Amino acid sequence: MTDASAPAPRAASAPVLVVGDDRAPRTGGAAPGSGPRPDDDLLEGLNPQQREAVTYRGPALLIVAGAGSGKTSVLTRRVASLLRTREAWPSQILAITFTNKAAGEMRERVGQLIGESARGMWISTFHSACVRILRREAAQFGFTTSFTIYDSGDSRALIKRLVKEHEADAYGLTPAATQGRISKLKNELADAESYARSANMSDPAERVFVEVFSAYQRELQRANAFDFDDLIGQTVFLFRAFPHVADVYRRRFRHIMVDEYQDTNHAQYALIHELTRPVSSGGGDEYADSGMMIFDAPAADAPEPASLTVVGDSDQSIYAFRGADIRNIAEFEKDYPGAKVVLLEQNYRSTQNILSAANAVISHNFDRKDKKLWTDVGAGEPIVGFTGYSQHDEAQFIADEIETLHRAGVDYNQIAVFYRTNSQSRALEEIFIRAAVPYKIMGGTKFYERAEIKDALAYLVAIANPADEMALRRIINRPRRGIGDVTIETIARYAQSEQITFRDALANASAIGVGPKIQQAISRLDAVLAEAAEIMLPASGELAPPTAVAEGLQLLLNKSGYYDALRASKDPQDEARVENLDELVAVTREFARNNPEGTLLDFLTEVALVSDADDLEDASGSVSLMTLHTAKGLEYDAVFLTGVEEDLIPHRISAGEPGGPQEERRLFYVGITRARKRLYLSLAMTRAQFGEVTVAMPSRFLQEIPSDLLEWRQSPGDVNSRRGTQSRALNARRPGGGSGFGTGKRYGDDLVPLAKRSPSGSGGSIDKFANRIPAKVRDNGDLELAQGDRIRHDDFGEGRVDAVTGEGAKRVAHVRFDGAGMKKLLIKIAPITKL
DNA sequence: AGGGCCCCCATTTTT
DNA sequence: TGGGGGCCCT
Repeated sequence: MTDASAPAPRAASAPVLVVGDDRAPRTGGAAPGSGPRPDDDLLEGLNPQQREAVTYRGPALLIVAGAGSGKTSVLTRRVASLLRTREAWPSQILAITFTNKAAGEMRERVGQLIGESARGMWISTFHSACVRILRREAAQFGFTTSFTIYDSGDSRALIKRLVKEHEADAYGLTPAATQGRISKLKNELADAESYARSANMSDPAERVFVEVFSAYQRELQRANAFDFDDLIGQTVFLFRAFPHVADVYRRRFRHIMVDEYQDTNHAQYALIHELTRPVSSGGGDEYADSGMMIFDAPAADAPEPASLTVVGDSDQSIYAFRGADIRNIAEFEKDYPGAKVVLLEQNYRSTQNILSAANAVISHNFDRKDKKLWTDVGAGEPIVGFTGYSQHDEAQFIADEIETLHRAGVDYNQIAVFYRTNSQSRALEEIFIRAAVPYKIMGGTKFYERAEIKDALAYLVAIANPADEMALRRIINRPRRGIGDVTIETIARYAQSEQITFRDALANASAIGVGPKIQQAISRLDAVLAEAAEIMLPASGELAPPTAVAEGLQLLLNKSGYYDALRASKDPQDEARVENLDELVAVTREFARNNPEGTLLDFLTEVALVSDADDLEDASGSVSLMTLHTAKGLEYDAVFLTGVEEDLIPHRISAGEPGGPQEERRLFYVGITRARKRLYLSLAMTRAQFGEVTVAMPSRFLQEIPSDLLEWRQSPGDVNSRRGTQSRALNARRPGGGSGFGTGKRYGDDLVPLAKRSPSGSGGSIDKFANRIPAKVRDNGDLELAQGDRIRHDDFGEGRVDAVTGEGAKRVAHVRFDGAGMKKLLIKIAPITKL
């Protein structure tokens, strides 16, 4: 591959956009009649639409990429093609994704296609790209290059303090609500001032909110910090306020690509818009001559605006609740007149049955461009439906089915279970543990949100950005040094009166006006911070060695007494905290290996911007459990979509929100389209929530699936009829796969989907599966079982042990039950007795 | 300053 | 049902 690639253009050579006029679209296929293109091999195996998406050249291109239509492949080949044909230098390409994981994948795949010549591209998230820009330009507007980034926890802590100071809670402003409103406004590029102009300022609650908002912004600036929303918003502000700065980037980025465009919010949209505007200043601008010209991009005079490629699927827009604006993609052609649109509808992931179900469901959303996924791999298995009596019954069915699949040769890590809300995972876990189904919950781990990790990072921030008072306040009494709120305020007042920073105040402990014991504690902290700073940011001006961050962190944790305090504690959790901190130290080492030039600031940036959700596919050998939102972008051979009930999906809260039910339908659609070969839709008739059992109704989405695609192992009708209720109404008719639904009609008996009753139902009597799972996991101690033993199980009745595998607490009995078939049971906790 | 108790509340989440 | 936050008591 690499050999075939064109040599990277030499930096000295003239910066030419090689293949003809880049405004003249060269459409379609494989360059008819003009001999082999240098990117021919990149088009191999692509369908005509995909080829077009790779080869089209013009100012604006929208690739409407249905689920599983090979979007990533197209995008990476498009980038590779631009480089291979020498239409662009790597440095002229900016590719934006939403997650670091997606960015990493893309970088890797482009690298595979064209090798080293891919270096120098910006492939990053919106936030990382903005950080890079802001670091270079921060000095333009009152920040320094060593600014830090507040995550949502940091910003909530700050807002909480401000809400308290302004007594805003008296007006019903909770920290969470305030944070939400501020974030929303920032996503709309509003600031406190502009909001105040449009708000009803005679309302005291509004006035207080505006006060808190502007105080928050002041504090951020004072701390030399940006929150997540600011990273985008302030970059837009920068571009608008300083056109000559924006021009630098407009000249540099000739080709901009944005993935998951349907998820962009207004600020992100505006950012892209700024970057694709014509260069405003004429030739040789003073900015470039002032020694600030950091790019190797050639300074051609007034080049064309950058060409923009966006990829997305409005049917997969599921993040409106956090500001994503579907109009950005829906109105792309209006925003960029003359834009080319390419539709990718051929699906390379799922069977036709699954796609037909997905198409049918999503077609109930009005106001959408029609798009139908299709495949040539054939119908495949029917979709399987199951209705449990309870969530545990539902979970048991899933566990059984997973075992059946596994025995049939499906890897556990090719199986996923989705749910709408996190709380639904509990019942699944309980059953999976008992059934010895190996599983992993995805997206739940929040390593960087643990208190001890945040503390450790606050120590680092305190050194990297001494202006960040929040970080100092966080660590000043951790471990306990006897410095309480009163002392902190005393220090703050002293700092203010002396016109110095909080950090510098710590160096004058004796002058602050606190007792000798506290003075000593402050001085000791000051000394530790100074010592660590000398390691990580040597005052002598020399470069810190790559290991400096790791060393500095260890020094901080040791000499601050943080480690000691945890080790001395008798709280058993503190042991785990030490381990977590060790893990963090390991992360810094890893960082040093990967980034020999990496500074403390680089490390902190990476940590702030890179979540641990990025190692999503670490589930080797386990079934993956996750929310539907987390599932986006992933695919599995077998998918279980659980809790398909009214009030869950669509979620009850969505009913009141404009566009809510439609977004829920898209969420359901996303879930369906994750499945390659097998799809299971399951629900329960009763569900225990908030401590009480409620009766659940089948989701309206179920009946949007044509009945011939769905084979019920146990339909809602079966379950109800055994209870002797509703059976008539249920069996009376089957609503057609139908049209004209989607009004906010309430469900009722007439919406309960019907079922083809399959005789092979796994259920026996109601009592067998009634909600019998005890809250506590039992413990059989070291119950010994051997092949041939007869046992009795609370749910499954009697059976014979076929085999015992595993060791210790993880011993698993493979039992053939007389009534319930083969099961795997974790001997330690299964509700079994030896007979 | 810290521990314990009580009350309230309860989608989805990346950066 | 369960977790987190706030308040009160020691």
